[in-house]
Amino acid sequence: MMDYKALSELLFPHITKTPEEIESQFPPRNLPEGAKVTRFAPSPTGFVHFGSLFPTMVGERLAHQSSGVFYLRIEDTDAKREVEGADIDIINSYASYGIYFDEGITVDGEKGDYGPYRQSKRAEIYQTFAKKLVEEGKAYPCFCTEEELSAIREEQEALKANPGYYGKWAKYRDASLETVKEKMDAGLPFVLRFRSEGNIENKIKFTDLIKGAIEITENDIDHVLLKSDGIPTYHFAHAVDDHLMYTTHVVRGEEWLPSLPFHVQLFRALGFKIPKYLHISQLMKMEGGSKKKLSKRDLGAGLSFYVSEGYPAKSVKEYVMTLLNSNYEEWRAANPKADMNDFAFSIKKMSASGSLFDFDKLNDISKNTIAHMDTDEVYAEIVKWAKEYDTELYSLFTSDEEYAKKILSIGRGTPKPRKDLCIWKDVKPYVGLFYDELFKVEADYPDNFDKNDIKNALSRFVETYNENDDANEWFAKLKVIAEELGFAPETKLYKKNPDEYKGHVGDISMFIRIALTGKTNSPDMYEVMNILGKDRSLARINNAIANI
RNA sequence: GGCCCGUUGGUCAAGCGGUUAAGACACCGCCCUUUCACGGCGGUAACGGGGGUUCGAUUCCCCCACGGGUCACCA
Repeated sequence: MMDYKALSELLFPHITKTPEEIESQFPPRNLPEGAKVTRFAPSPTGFVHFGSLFPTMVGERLAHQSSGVFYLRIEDTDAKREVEGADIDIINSYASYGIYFDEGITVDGEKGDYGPYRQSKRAEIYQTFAKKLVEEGKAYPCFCTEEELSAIREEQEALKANPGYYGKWAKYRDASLETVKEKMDAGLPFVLRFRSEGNIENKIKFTDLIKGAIEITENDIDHVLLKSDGIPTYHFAHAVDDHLMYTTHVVRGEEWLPSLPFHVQLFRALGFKIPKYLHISQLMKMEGGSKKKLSKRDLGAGLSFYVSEGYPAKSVKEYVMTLLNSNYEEWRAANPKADMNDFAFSIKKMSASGSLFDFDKLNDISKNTIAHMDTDEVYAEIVKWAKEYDTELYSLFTSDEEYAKKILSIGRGTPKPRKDLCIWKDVKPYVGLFYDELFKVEADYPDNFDKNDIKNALSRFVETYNENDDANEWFAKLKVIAEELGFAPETKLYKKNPDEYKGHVGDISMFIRIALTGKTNSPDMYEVMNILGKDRSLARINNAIANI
């Protein structure tokens, strides 16, 4: 019989605390009944993935909707992959999306009573629990080198055996105390492995809050708990941290589902209560006719893409919500102005299957989102975006705020607001006609009209223009001009007898529109002229006359 | 390959034993209209296949196919 106590002392002589002492440092959270504790636990590898918005938003909603706690834990257990400053980047990225953490890592340290929240600072805690596992015979050191491990794998492949470090392949599973001592004296590095009692003939039953009842084969692999540097793998850190931090609901991607049997095993071995799990399906994209995981190199994979394109954070969150809860869209249609957080988020309405990223849908949602913002909000958002991504637009908008807001007010606040803007990159082409610096004639006059008619129409318009006219009077004058030049004053008249007219009042409008805006499409011209003012409007038209 | 998850129109999806199988996006057509952006009306388009259970399966069970995930001292 192995002396596990001796082994644990041999392995962890520096660990003097007991798990109980650690536990006593972190008393249960004092939260109302039903409050959920969730976390976002990224590894700081330097790239905030769009897909991470899904579990994050779910965790945030679950916690804050139940008066619970949503915290940020940094899983920096892999020094090799760590990117400097990635944690700050994560915090800032989410902050720009209006997602804040109640506790955990912050830009200048951390807050909360359940830290440290950086796994690299928790080595002693993990090792304390690891020592206990060793003491109980549930974990053991393994001195296998990389070469030995790949030799095992090759042999397994040749024998068509399941790959992995388990059962008879687990070389150090039953190594004697003497052997361990010998290796350690020789200064050989070791990892700490879990001694799995699982059998792949058995299934464990489990309920995932999204997937429902699932049955998975037991784990029989002796997974690594502590790496040779004494830092835990994800699995071990997950068990220890989520236990000590009282996480009630673990929200993570479904790629973790296969390791669930191991996690269940680990929690049981440690005597921890198993949290509730939500494994959310992965976001996919269509490529070559089949679904693919949205990978790092894909357009739109990084959160920063949406920021630089000028998608309002609101739009992106709105889109994610429609994918996350199937009744969200319906709710939004009924409550176009309501705050997203007023929606009753429900786990039951989450889909078990993965969805495909759809730019068309995002764009549509973004148009609606922007259309329902008020002028001040749109202005503020544009300025914020332009400051970083379009300095020309920024200076134009900030040098005359009132003027910019007038432009943005066109059609805003009405029951059927215009939907010209989808992303902030659309702003410049849309507002260009209002700024002489940006104005350019992009459209040609239709060539089925006599140039003199066009000139005359423009001249007559300038002659008869009165800035005090209301919208009706303004348009009535166009009709008069139309008739004078032999154009139909009503489109319908023209359609009835196209041979009797050179064109119709709409054509006259188009001449003016092109002269005034340089484009064949624009918001309502009467409003455009009011914003531009009489002098600039007429100057443009006179200029156009001269150039025809 | 083993294990696991998933499968309703092009996409997101409602449905939870009996429905003319919702709705949204996209697409097409018509209407409204001085252009555009809206808005209104309409249209094309779906339960992967095979077995069961049942009076009756999109819905429950099994098998298969397909799609995805996972099998590291990465998370």
